[in-house]
Amino acid sequence: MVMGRPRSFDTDKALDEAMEVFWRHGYDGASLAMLTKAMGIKPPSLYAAFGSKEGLLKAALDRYAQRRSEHMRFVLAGATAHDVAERFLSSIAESHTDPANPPGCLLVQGGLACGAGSENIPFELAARRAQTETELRERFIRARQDGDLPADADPAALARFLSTVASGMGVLASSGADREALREVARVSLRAFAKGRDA
Amino acid sequence: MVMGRPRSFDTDKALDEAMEVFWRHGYDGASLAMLTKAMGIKPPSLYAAFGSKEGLLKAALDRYAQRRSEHMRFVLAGATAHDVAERFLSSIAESHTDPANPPGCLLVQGGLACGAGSENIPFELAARRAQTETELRERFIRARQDGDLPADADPAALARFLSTVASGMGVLASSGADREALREVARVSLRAFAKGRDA
DNA sequence: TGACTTATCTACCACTCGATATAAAAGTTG
DNA sequence: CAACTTTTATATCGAGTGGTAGATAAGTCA
Repeated sequence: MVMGRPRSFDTDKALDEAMEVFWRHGYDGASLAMLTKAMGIKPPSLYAAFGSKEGLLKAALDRYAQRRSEHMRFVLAGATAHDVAERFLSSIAESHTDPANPPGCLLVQGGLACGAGSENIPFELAARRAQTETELRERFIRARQDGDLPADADPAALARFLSTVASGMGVLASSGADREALREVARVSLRAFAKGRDA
Repeated sequence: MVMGRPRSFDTDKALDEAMEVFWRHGYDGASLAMLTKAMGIKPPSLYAAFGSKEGLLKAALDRYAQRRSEHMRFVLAGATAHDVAERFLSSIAESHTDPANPPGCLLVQGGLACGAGSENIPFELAARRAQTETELRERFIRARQDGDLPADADPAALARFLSTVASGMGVLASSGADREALREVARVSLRAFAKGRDA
């Protein structure tokens, strides 16, 4: 056991609350007052545990990535490239309209543009979005090796397309679109992966 | 002629500068200090001319819409649905990576999520994004009437798809993607509009 | 028990936020 | 010219910002 007074709040629960605030209001729009109230702690506890507002965001992003990693494992386990794309877009349609969370994607809502003193937040979010694209690209490279995608297919372009549609669906969901609307976008997007085409 | 001391700055030029600040930093991230410095005026002049920070944003959005309306006129004049989609996505790829402006789309960068006191900004931006989708939908309805789209095509779904890809391209561009990357996304997206398919 | 370590709370820091009161400046009109 | 109207700059408002100092509370260890 470690010495000293034990922490009186659950770090993960607090992070979930912080995540929701960042998700709903963005980094700049999330004030310390909002965050501490949602987390049920006072500023000194927040700073002792996470170092800074930016540190809190990064911890929340880590937790967000952890949550989504199981979804991605399922997505990447699809048998074919078309299967992977279908699983990916369906998963996005569901998660971005999950009533348990704010609408949209934390990696988009969190802050595409920030004010002075938060200039690196958009980079941080972009880097995390890029990771999903990388996972898809590598899966599609493998699909081409397997002969599942034709030799002249462009795995990078396909991955970027899916990642872009996912971001767009985040924007769409954040403006109030319902789940069926996102599913419809997913359905149309999938045509770019139709069997027998040059992808 | 009107009485009183004449305005010493050009309203449209000032709006262009304000637009750039909102574009780069978002509504919450754009402080009055940034805005007044970029516009070359002092706060009282800003408030006399635009009423409030929100009023300034709306004026900048009006100007943004005006700029893009000519592009949309060209887009909607495409001969076929496929033509319209191609023109639309190409236009987006160019404009979202135009070095004369901040990367991405003002209607996305401006603020998907805002803090307390700015809750209506995301709605305002969403309403303006929706207008483009409406224009595309109406064009595709006409295309179906003309027999250009098959009878079982879904103009609303196609328009929403394009609008979603455009938002996604805005996110992509804002994270530093170059013009060729956006063109590639446009190219893949167009497969959903391939001739002879159910769209 | 009492020394030690860590967390928590109250209160507050310097600063920035959006917005404005006031008065001087710059023009038109008689 | 003087009367009038509008815009300008200076200086500042109260509220809220992210962040912290100092004291106290709550646990472990000897």
